[in-house]
Amino acid sequence: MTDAALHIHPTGHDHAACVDEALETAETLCVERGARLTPLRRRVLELVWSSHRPVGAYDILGKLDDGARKPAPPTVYRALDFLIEHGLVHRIESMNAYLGCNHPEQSHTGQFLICRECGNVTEMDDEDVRQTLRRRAAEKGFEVRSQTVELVGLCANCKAG
Amino acid sequence: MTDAALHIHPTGHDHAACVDEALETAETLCVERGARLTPLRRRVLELVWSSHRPVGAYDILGKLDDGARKPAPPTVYRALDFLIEHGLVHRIESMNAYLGCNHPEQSHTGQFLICRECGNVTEMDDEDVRQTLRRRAAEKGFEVRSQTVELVGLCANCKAG
DNA sequence: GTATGGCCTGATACACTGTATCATACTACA
DNA sequence: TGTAGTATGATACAGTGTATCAGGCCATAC
Ligand SMILES: [Zn+2]
Ligand SMILES: [Zn+2]
Ligand SMILES: [Zn+2]
Ligand SMILES: [Zn+2]
Repeated sequence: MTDAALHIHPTGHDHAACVDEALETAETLCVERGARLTPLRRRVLELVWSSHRPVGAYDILGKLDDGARKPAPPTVYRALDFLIEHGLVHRIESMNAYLGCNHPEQSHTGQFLICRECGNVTEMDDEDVRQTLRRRAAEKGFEVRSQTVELVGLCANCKAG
Repeated sequence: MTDAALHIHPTGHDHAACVDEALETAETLCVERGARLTPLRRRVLELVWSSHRPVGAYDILGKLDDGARKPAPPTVYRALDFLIEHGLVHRIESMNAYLGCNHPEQSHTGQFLICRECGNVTEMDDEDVRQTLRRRAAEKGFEVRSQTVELVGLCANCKAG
């Protein structure tokens, strides 16, 4: 966490707490599931959580370079695959970027609110939306298995400011 | 249109009619708007419409190679940009691919039903869905400007078959 | 008719994103 | 310990998209 990253956060909140909580939840979850949150995966998760803006795989890759080791792309993508599989991270399709999930307990498909002003993305986990999509698609004979919903616009902060 | 392409179409319909209608609508629309549907752009639109499956930019690029001229990537991307700008083509974010729009008259953001079995994609233009998304996001203080909705599942054909 | 300016296309080079493959290291368990 | 399964390192490459400059086409103005 750099100071530079701090000021872009939605409400000037204590983002270190976000990160801590995310990492702890991840630990717990992985233990429960017998999944291995290795140091690398943990580090990647931490880097994804470095802000509330989606992070590119190659950004992560760059930050993994701690002088001695310079990981290669597959290293990051494999870690991301793991994290996504366990619901700890979401991929934002329209941005080719990755975002930490803040309620990974129950597997889910969220809806993402992408602010075009500040770049912050918040996840909306709305059952009404899910149902509506499923129902309307079903009326066309289509059985939905997974949903990608990404909305671009203005967040509350940026509307106010 | 090859025979090979025919059998993947949703209902064994006359796809040539789809293409003809799409091209004619595009012509009309561009005339109305004073936009120039050049031979290249028309050809790219035709190629996008070669099936009801999204087409990659480089697939189009390959098919533009008519022996003599071998266009470069920017040629295709510029044509696609034009077509997207005029609502004639949609980009499917989760597939990095492009799909012809079958009702480009009113500019819109559709919802896309992607069959994971046959690969066909149909566009659902549901105002209820749009409203629900806008409303639910607004309840979180978020003002929606554009929507990306891509649902993966099974189409009516593939469920039956 | 020529000139000017805007738009469209050609062409080269490059940036960004993601994967295939094989080798090595580590872990868990028998 | 031995062994199978998993995780990471490393190299190379595939797929997707863009920056930039040059040339060509067309319309309007002079
Ligand atoms: Zn935070
Ligand atoms: Zn914002
Ligand atoms: Zn058709
Ligand atoms: Zn299908």
